[in-house]
Amino acid sequence: MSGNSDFFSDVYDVVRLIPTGRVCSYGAIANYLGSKRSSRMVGWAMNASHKFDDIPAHRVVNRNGMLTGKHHFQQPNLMQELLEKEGIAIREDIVVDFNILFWDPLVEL
DNA sequence: AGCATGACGAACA
DNA sequence: GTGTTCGCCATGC
Repeated sequence: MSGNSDFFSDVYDVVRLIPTGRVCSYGAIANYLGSKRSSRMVGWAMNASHKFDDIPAHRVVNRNGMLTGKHHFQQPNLMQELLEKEGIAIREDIVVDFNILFWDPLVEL
């Protein structure tokens, strides 16, 4: 990997475009990039996003709105705090009104 | 080369 | 509506 693979860069690019107070899913990003079946690779890309400080990874959850990646943050509760700070309510590690706050790059972009 | 794992998702029972 | 299984694709052992 010479610096960044195009796939990773594309993932970060999309994540950066997620508006404040909105959330997106791994599958939606993968679908937007043309690889609907590569949602796991999106998660893998996010795992490497810790090296960058401009990736709002907390706005990416799974298709159920669950904060599956919370344990990968500096602090397990950081993800929830960041979301609540943006006005997003979290209950039992799940985004309340996920269907309303969901931001689909296929539609919005 | 084969097997296990993972920040997922869809299909199936 | 809940629990289980399979498919994807890259990484690590």
